[in-house]
Amino acid sequence: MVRKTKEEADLTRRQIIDAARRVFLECGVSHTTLEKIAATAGVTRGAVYWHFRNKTELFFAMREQAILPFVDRVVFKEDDSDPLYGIETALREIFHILGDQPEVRETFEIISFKCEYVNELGDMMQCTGGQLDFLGKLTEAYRRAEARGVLRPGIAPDDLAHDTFLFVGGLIKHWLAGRPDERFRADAAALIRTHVALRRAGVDQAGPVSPARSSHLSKAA
Amino acid sequence: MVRKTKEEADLTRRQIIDAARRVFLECGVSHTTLEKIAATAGVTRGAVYWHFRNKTELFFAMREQAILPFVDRVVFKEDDSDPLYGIETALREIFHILGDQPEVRETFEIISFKCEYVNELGDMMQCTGGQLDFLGKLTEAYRRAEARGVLRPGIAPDDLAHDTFLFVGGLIKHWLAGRPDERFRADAAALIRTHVALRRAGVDQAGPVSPARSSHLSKAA
DNA sequence: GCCTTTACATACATTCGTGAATGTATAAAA
DNA sequence: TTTTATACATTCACGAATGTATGTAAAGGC
Repeated sequence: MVRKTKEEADLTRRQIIDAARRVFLECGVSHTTLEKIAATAGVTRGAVYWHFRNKTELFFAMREQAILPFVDRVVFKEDDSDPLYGIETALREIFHILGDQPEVRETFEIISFKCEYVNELGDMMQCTGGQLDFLGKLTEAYRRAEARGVLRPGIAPDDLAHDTFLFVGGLIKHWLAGRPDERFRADAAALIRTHVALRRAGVDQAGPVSPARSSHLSKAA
Repeated sequence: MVRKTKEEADLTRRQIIDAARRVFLECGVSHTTLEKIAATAGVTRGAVYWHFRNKTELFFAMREQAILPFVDRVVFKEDDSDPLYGIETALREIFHILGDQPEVRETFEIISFKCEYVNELGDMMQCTGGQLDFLGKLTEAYRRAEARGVLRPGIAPDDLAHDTFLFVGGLIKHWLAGRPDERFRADAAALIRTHVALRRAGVDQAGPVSPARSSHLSKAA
């Protein structure tokens, strides 16, 4: 068929990735055939093989696209007087991204539920570099919170970071799944607030989480 | 071939399930063929089709076996003077089971990482009945803890239960994956202790979690 | 002792998916 | 302007997996 310009070829490539995402989501990665992807994208398998060596490479290309928004948008402010609020903000941003960008959400759904981690993908079972990075950022943020004295005493920042890391992973998963009882989807922000409030010194309320936060020493029944 | 007795037939059935678990774990459910399972079990595909209608039914049979130990062994004592300790005990029991029984561990690994949730399995993405049950039990336990006054005030038991539910789910997943930095595997008990300690009233230590637990009102730097 | 059912094995038909080979028309380089 | 590399489409050869149909020998009831 007609030879395309570079721009058109690049568009075709993106369309193939988009099609792959849709078919992966519907059929699961294993049961997805390149023929289905090609048909969905409005091309033939030949085109797919032109742009990607095989299904795995296509999968990684799709994954790559979805990870980018997070490195940009999920940040822990280092100069904040209340690092705990910074943590809360960062966590909420994760779900803003998932809510705003359907492609990202769908890709995460695929990664979480529509993919089997064997052979080349076996390594992905373990935490990826990005996840370990996130864990490290959390740990640093909790250390800053401890130094600021806003942290509940007696528990190591490192342990808190791990606890939060597990919390976030679980929340993403259940947020994506969309149930049970919809709480995880509907009340993600509230669950995050509760989670962070548990770490605050002198807390007696899940209370306000705005920068104007509760005093450290209030203590009530 | 020779007709077997009922006992021998039942043994064959179990061997097929065992074989399925091994092959599922290695190849992923989708890429597992009934031929591989049959060969691993030392029978032919005919035998597999005799005992199970198809791969899905075999998968559910395997899954069923692995869930049983939890309903037996993960219990929240209702008459405990410290329901928080009961919660901690229950959570730890989960990982005892996973550590003790390789078949259970392997099955959970399959469910978590080697399976795509599409079509008939699509419903499994959501929380299963057992999981919702677990969430309910957690909520009740936290309510009892609140009534006993051992719970940190200001946070709803329901929210605590959800937070713990996410924590456990995440910990299971990372415990199974075996990394990052092995902390999740090696220090599961410590992470559970920390998690529960965060909920304790008047806490200043992650401190002792034995039945001789810290007093409610101690407060130190 | 016969008959039926059980517990498999074997064989077959069909479909599906892959990768590669080949064709082809044009954009871009020379 | 000619050439060449690009961006695909089309076709083919092959294996692999599935479900079913059929074979068979012994268990177990009568």
